[in-house]
Amino acid sequence: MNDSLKPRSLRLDDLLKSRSRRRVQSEGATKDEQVYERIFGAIIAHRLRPGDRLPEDALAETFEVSRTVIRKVLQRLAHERLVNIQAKRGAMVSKPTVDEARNVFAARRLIETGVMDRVVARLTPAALEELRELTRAEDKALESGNQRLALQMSGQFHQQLLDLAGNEELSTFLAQLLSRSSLIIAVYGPGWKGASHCESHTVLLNELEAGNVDALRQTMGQHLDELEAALNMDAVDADLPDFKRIFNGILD
Amino acid sequence: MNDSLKPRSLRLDDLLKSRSRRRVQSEGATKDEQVYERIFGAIIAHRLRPGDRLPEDALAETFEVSRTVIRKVLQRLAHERLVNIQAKRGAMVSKPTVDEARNVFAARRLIETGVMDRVVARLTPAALEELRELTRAEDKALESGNQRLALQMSGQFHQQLLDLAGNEELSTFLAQLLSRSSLIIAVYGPGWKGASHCESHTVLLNELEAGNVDALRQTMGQHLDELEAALNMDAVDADLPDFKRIFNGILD
DNA sequence: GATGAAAATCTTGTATACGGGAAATGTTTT
DNA sequence: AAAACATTTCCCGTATACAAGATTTTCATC
Repeated sequence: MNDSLKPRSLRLDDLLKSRSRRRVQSEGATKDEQVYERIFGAIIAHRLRPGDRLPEDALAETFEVSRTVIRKVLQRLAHERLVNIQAKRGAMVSKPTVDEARNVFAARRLIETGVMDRVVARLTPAALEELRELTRAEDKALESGNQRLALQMSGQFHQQLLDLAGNEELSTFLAQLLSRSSLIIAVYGPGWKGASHCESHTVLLNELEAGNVDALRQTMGQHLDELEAALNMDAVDADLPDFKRIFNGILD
Repeated sequence: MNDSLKPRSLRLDDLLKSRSRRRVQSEGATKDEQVYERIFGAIIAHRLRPGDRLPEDALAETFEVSRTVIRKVLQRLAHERLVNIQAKRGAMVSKPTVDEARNVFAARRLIETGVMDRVVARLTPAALEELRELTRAEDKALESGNQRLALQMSGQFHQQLLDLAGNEELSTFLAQLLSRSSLIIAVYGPGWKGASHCESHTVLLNELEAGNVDALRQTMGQHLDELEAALNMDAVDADLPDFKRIFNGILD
């Protein structure tokens, strides 16, 4: 395939679509695909927040399909860990625990630093330009105060960077980790500023162009560390107040 | 033999169960779980071979459940990439391509070598003994000519080794890669001898006990290279003859 | 005998009905 | 008034019916 030669359309629609287009199976324009896209998009964009319940009936009515379709979509989202299904109790948007969050970032560090040699080896000028375009878009989104969009562009950046490694399996896995990262940020990054990323991304691109694998690994690892550190995972995690800590004071 | 003396029950049932027990969601004893276990097991054990069709009606009749249940199971297997679903055309056991196979092994190398530091750091004597027990079981299976069982024990070995890293997300991903490895061997390893593994596994365990991370990474990478090299992926891959290569000769 | 079109058959996609478990509400009892 | 129990309601799990697409078979034609 010679995608590397043709300058791909870089409009916003395409950028966002291409991410959600990562499919598991049939590409047919079936109903469940459309419903999946809508719900997936709502979760990623934090319009559905972790803990929100997802009753089959209500969703079926909303999208004017039967529960059959909704169930299929929810099961898929559950497999991708964006939704949590409890038997006989229904589905809700997943609420990552602190451990889960740390594991996700650890996995990202391992993978995103580990494939840098392949990325450098397979990099094309066109791909580099595409990545630069993405950082520009992210930068613009940040300047205009559109945090949500900036976050999506950031995810897209990491995704396309890893796609360069040419390993479909790893790309799919990272896609899952990225969407879960979005959930994690929804929970642990309330007043989150994506300020430092864009610079990091630019640094990454410069090192990528220079072809310095070791520096890339170093920078990427640091970048992910910063991302994780910017979250406040000490915050209360559970639905209920943390009674243990509250009543471990003088009065008890 | 007297199993009662062993620290943990290490009977075959437990060893095999624990692998397939890796679940995505609810642990309830629902129907689809049972059906899933049966079909999953049949695929892993190569009783269902890549390319075999999986019609919903026939399966529903076999397991005495409705198509609803079968569909749910097939969708889950499809998400795990063990089954391929084509719209309006039904499901079949996945038939990994050569590229897919190489990607799976590349991903395994990255992960299984990458977490060795964590594994060494978190290793316990009990876990080490469990791993030794697994290699013994694998060895015994090989000696008695039970290739199929040996393969499962080998997978179990890799799984438990990685589980020591304590990263649930990576463990789940590896579980998927391991079951897909089984499919790959079904396609590209017809006269496959698992001879060299057990020794490799023993070497790994010795290095693990010594706590030498670098040596472990080296050995594990080599081990996976050997596994991949033992496959004959030059063999004809597609159902149809490779017309491109055939007609790229002088005559065309 | 081979080719192509039309019909029949098979299989999946979707909707809907019914049964059952869990939570919520209301009632009774202490 | 509070707690325990009964009932109601809501929602999910499963089965089944019908519609639609894909494949195979059949048949006419060259």
